Parts: sequence; structure tokens; C-alpha cells
Amino acid sequence: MSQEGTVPSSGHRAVTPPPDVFSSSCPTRRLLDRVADKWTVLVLTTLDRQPMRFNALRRRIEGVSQKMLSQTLRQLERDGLVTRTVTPTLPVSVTYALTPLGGTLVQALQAMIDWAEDHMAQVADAQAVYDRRLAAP
Amino acid sequence: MSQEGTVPSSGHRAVTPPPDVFSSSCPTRRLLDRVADKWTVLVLTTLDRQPMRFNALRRRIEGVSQKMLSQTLRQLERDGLVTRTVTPTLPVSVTYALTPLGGTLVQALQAMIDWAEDHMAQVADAQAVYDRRLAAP
DNA sequence: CAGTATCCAGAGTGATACTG
DNA sequence: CAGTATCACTCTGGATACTG
Repeated sequence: MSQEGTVPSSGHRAVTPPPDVFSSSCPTRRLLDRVADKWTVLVLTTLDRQPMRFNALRRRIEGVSQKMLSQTLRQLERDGLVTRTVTPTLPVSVTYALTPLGGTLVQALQAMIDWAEDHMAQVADAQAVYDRRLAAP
Repeated sequence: MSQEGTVPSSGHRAVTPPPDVFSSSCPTRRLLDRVADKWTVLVLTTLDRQPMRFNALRRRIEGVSQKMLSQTLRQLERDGLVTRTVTPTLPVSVTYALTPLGGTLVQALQAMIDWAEDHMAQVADAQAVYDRRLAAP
């Protein structure tokens, strides 16, 4: 049989190791770092509803700084998850939109947000119990 | 009909505002911050396969520091997502396991990991295109 | 083994100012 | 409007050392 995933000892082609986020050297790990990020999640799920301009995003995502927003957007653009479209009005308008690739990710991210909103109460209860244990030992 | 989500003007009971991760003051936002975290994602999905001891987790999740691992675990324990079980061997063994609540979250997190591993190539391509544009303008 | 304590570099934030 | 640049500050995260 084949030896997928083992060290190639006699193969002719270079074998790419299987992707593994648990390996710190795997590129997917860096990708996960970025995807599993507060601002990334909020930006992408916002753009899922509709394309948006910079300051609209800034207003919608409370608490994000200009710096982090533009940094996040540039990163997402580089990763091919959002597009940046410049319209030469006066002054210029810049619109950000999800790419099809970005769209495939949003499904998973939205599930995370839904989970947080749906289970907030249970988590809060657990926290209360935990904190009470510490207070009265 | 009802006015769910609007300001209560004549109701008798105090109305909790609807959860909204986009509001920086909403508790779900802090919850999202923690859930949308690199180490949280890796710890929870690891524990999904089987309960594990501290150093086993440390070895499995390459690159995590002791500090971040214990910090993450304590936080997850407080949130009711993992349990911490101490067995009085010599020296003592501590085993971490997913709670049912934690199990409900793992579904969403695993989807994120799967996405990263499945779309790594497309992202890498997009990055190459982006970087080439900057290099040859 | 399973942590806690300490120190330190760097990331993230806010404010402010400046460009096209 | 849509940014970039800079400074000051905080806070996270990593490396290291020590404890029950």
C-alpha cells in the first residue's frame, strides 16, 4: 500500500506533509491564528450581510481602532478573503466585500458567534459558581 | 405586535437587551474574544478526542507556553467548558476533559480548523498574487 | 507532574496629526 | 472619506526559574 504521511524514502516526487494545525511549523497554524481572531471574525461576518465602506465598518464594529481595522482588512485582502474596491468619487470611496473564498469561511465563524450569543447565560452561570467556590472555601 | 429588542417603555419587568457581539459592552463580546482565540481553539478540539493531562496537552499543542496553557485551561474551567480532575497519585495527576457545554462549542471550532486545513492552498495562492503586485507595480 | 512567580519584549490601543 | 504615521501607554505572551 501507500505510505501517506510517512517520510518519503524512495519516492520520486517531493511529498507535501499533511496539513496539521497542531504543528507550530505548519502554515495552517499561522492561518488559524489569523482566522481565530476577534477582529477577523467580526469583520468577515459583518461583510457577509453586505459590502461596506471603511468608516461604516468602523462604526458597526464597536471598539475597533482605525489601526486594527485597516491592519485586519489588509491582511484579509492579502489572504483573498475580501476585496477592496476604490470608486473615484470625491473624495474617494473604498468598499470592502467578501470574496467567494471568504464566504466559505463565514459559515464557520457565524456558528461561533451564534454559539456565544446562545450560550452566554450558561457560561455566566458557570462563572458565578466558579467564583463563589473561590470566595467561600 | 411585540417590541422585542426595543427600549422598554411600559413593561413591568426589566428587559435584558438582546445579545450582540458587535456591541463592545455586551458580555457576549468578551465571550467571543475568548472563544475566538488561538489557544482556546486548539485546547478544546484536542480535548474533544479524549481527556488529557496537562503535559500531554502541552506536547500535543506545539508552541504553547506553560503560562498560556494553564491560563487558557483555568479560563475554560471557569467558563464551564472543561473540567479539571485531580487524582491523588504521587506525584498528583490532573486530567482535563470537555464538559457537555464545551462539546457544543467544539463543533463550530472544528469547522474553523477544517476550513484552514482545506483552504490553505487557495489562501497561499492569493497571498502570492498580492505580494507579486506589490513587488512589480 | 503540575503548576505559580517573575521579568521582559512586543502587540494592541487611543489620541493626535497629517495626506490625497 | 480613507487612510498612514507617531507617541505614550497598557497588556498579552514567551522565556526562565522556582515550588508542592
